[in-house]
Amino acid sequence: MKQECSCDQCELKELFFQNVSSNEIMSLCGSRIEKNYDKGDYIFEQGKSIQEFIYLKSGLVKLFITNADGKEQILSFAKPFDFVSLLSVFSQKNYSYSVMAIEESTTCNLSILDVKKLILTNGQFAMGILEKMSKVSDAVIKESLQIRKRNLRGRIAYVLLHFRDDIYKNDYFELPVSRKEIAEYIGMTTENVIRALTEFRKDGIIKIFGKAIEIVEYKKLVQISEHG
Amino acid sequence: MKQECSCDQCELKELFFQNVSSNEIMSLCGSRIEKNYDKGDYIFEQGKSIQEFIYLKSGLVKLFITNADGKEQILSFAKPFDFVSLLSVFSQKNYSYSVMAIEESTTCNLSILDVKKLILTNGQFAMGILEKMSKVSDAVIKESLQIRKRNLRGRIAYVLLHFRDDIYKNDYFELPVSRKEIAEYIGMTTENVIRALTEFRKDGIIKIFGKAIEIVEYKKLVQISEHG
DNA sequence: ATCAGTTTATGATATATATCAATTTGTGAT
DNA sequence: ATCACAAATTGATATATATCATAAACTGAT
Repeated sequence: MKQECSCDQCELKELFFQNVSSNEIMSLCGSRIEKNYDKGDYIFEQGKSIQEFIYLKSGLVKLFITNADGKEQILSFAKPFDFVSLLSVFSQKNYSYSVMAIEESTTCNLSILDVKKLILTNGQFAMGILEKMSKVSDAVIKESLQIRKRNLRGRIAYVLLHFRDDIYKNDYFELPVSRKEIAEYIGMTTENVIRALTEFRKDGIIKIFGKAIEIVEYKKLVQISEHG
Repeated sequence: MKQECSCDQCELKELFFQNVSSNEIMSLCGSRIEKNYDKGDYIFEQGKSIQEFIYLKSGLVKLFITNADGKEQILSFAKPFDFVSLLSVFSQKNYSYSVMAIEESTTCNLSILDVKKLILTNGQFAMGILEKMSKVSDAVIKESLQIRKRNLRGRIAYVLLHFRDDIYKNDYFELPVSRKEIAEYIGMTTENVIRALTEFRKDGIIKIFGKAIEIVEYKKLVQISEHG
């Protein structure tokens, strides 16, 4: 009797394994591990050896680099379907950045060797990974340029819209990050992040309840994001 | 008698085609086109359809995005072995950035369809492309973070060292870009780029002869790059 | 050789952002 | 409930960078 593999039901299967046969999935399934993380847990840490191919099933994470002086620079926030460990997984022995859960998260981890084996033997799978990787790195690079061209207010507006449009799809949401982390993401100081948020609040563009944000004047926020 | 294919002698063959058989090379060779570009020529333009897989055989190019307001943001400078058209080639129909020669350059262009066919049938080749792509996008992302964490002087020092260490490997070199382009690369104004260069000159760290730069105090430049 | 346009350069000033200091609010551990 | 510590907030001030104006030097086309 054939062993049942839970990957058959994985909602990511269509995307990730669209071109992998049942047999191949069965073989991957053996080494597959699912892991749960609380807010604040490291999923992996900069400098550690890359052993697994990891993708995010649920939750929200931040990718960041820790500089020599201990300061953190946030590269990007990633949600499910954004393959967390994709960047540099095929070119480096060790992680060049860290990934931390900023909401309760679940990952599915495969042995990197198994994934490489599959790439070598299954062209469709290789092409799927290439496409995904191309998309992910493209997005990270574009995001960085988008942020760079804006001033403080524009950057804050951009970040709020990013959470509203891409992540929570709702005018009301809980910020999954501290003001300090927003600062690390947009490359400005914590104080100025707070000041910009306060300005938006005073102008009636948003409401603030601690970590919770309500976007009141969506169009104004878009305008600030686009024209400062 | 077997037709001779010039790819056999291509200096990039080892890197790029290390895992491609003679027969496969022969097949690619048919559609392969070599193109020459003068300084200032577009190699491809943002928005245009992606039809070719392009890599740089010789010369130097800049990758940049043109914003809605006509301003340019330079993503990166690429030299041979950095595959120019790698980013987004597998995930998008149209180029999301432009590439222009900033020195006389030669590219080798393959049909994107042929490359995709090869990925599907040759696992080793697919893996090679994945590794290369991983490296390239990693480098672009890291570069962007490196620049972001520095102030004006640090950014200029970083750029000068980039040209000196990675591109020309010589204390004396001709800047392949205008002051304005440096500004577009580091995200500051042209005037401030000029001012920083003038400061370095006055401090005896570099000599300036128009476009030519001589690095006199290499160690000081490294220090400025690292600690502002 | 000349002209027009761009690049480089410099100074004065305005503006944006960082830094420093002090206070309040929120949070987790005991 | 309390304590210790991190996060959020606000104000005053310093600093860095942008903007505006002007001019010299360079470049390409005629």
